Amino acid sequence: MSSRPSLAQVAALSGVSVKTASRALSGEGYVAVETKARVQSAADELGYRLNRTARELRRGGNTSTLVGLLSGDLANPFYSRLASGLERELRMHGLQLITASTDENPEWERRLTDSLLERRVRGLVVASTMAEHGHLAAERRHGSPFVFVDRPPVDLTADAVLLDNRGGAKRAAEHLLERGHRRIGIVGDLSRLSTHQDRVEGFAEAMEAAGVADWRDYLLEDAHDVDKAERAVRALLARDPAPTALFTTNNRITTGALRAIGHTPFPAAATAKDAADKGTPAGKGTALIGFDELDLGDVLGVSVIAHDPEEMGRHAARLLLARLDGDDGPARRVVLPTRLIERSTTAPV
Amino acid sequence: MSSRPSLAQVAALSGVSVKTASRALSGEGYVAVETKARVQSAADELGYRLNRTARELRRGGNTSTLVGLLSGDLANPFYSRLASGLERELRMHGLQLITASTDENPEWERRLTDSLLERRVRGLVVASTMAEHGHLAAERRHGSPFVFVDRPPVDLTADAVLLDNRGGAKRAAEHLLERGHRRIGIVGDLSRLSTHQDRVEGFAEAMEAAGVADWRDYLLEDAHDVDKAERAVRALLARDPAPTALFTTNNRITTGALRAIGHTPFPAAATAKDAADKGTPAGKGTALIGFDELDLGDVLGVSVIAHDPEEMGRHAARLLLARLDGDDGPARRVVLPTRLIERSTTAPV
DNA sequence: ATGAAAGCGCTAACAG
DNA sequence: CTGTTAGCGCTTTCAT
Repeated sequence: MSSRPSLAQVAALSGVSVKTASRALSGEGYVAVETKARVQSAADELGYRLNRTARELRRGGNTSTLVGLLSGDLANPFYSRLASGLERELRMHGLQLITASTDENPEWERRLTDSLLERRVRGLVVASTMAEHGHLAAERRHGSPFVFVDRPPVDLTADAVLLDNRGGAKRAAEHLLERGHRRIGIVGDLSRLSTHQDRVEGFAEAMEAAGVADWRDYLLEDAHDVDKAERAVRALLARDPAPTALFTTNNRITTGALRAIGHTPFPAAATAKDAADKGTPAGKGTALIGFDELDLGDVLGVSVIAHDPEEMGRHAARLLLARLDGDDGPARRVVLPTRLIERSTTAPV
Repeated sequence: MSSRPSLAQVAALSGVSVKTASRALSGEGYVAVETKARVQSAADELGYRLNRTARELRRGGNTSTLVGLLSGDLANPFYSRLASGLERELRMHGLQLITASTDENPEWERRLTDSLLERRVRGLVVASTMAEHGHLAAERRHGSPFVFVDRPPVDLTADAVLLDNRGGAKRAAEHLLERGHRRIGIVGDLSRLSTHQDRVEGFAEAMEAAGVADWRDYLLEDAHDVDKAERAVRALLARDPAPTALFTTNNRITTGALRAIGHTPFPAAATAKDAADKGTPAGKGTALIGFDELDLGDVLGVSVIAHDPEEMGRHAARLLLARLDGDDGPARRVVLPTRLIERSTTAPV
């Protein structure tokens, strides 16, 4: 548990100055091959390893290779896929990702943001759970680019990569309406989140255009985890009259809904060919469409409004990289499309 | 885009020495309340933010609050749930997680490990894809604790949190054998991974104990992604005679298998009560059991050998924290249990 | 209660 | 090609 060797020790062992050792190891050049070899072997012998934080300190503010990501919880596939896409793209440019989960707690988010900024991250990607972001205005002036993902900044202009929540939700509602449904239950996440509000709005737009004025009677909100969602769906289905269809506004809620309405055993299917033949429609069960694709959505036959979280991460990385590259144009806002995938849970009756 | 204010600037603005400013802001004490307030307001005015890396440099080696995680790919729920459990536990102790994905590429892993060590992470949690780890021996002497997760260290003694792969796979095979199956296909991940090998071994043990000598005829390996797995399963089912059951050795392979054999539409189920009544057995389709729980495994009715990735992360955190706390006892090895969850894909005929 | 000086490990700037 | 000096932003002495 001896402490780590410094460059000075390597220099001493190889009988050169610290600067020469530095040059030899960082490949700066202008070092005799023979000297370089001597320094290298001394470094190996001591188990020397560059102290990157010291280097960054000396080189000045903007040399860190760290990018921070603030998101809800990595266990949610939406966030982990976002993180995956982001990390992959950053890595191609020599940057590393440091993640922090807020659990949708604004207080935690604030604290974690501070912590990442103290670490002098090169930039910050944030799926924010806070109501406003004015406090970050000062940071931007000090040169830390922010990219907002999934949810837009409030009281702050900054780059953002968002989803077409409103359009996607509207499409979901229209799809159910086309199938003849009128009593459509809608179960949503935390009501304070803009994504939730946008999805409800899009839904409302379609419902009202179709002349369904009392859609709010079947709206349930703040179902933030799978269990709450399952209970909410059960409650909704126990109403009289019960809804004939459901729109669940994110992956966890859809999962909860499937537990409530769809806990059916795996149907027998001897081979792939057999399976293909079994394309029976959903019949008269409760129809369902969810926002967000699910891992086994295709196997289960769940209709969804799909989009690509990895792509969102890649886009965020690209916006950030452009800023780091000196782009000081106006804030950009990228809105990623969603697409309806019709599967058996909304098959025509 | 002005550069960040330093403590010296805060000190200058408030008319005190750098050290006093430091004391005031870091809450060290021994500062007049009035002075402290003055420094604080100067800091606010300038938008001062502590440079944590400078602090850590001055305070000496072991003060970083960063812990590194090396894993395959965050998009895989196994890794993201591991990361989630790990991060949550670390956060409770003031530590932050920095993640790096290796994509199961040993060369990348080596490079990323170096990078994390250069950043002077406090410790490293690694789901390694490398064949041996002797090169890390030197690091441990310099005081960087390693915790191996999912896969054990080779040529190195270090703490590890592993799964009972052998026992779980054996249980899976026994379960299928109990259901009367003899021709059981087994589809595995990269053959060089120890987890894969252990699972095949456990499977083999049960098969041979049951007198099925030619089980290897139905073994397919290196199905590392969902598409490859799907093709492998199709190939297996096209054999003559075809296997009557499948054991898929991880979550991605199980997903591929479900796509190959189970692409059946969602069955109609009006209410939860209805659904409960529909408990028909799997019938004469190909039976299936997978290693790793799936997100919608219960809804789909897929039998699995389940375990808890989050718990693995928490355990890893605890081992690491103990080391950071000075524990220098012998290397610990925690083996987490698996459990069989019987669902409809292996229901009795 | 406050300050001056030194130094963490490294590299930029300027010699030679 | 190599070395010296200075300093990144902070905190640890050690004074006062």
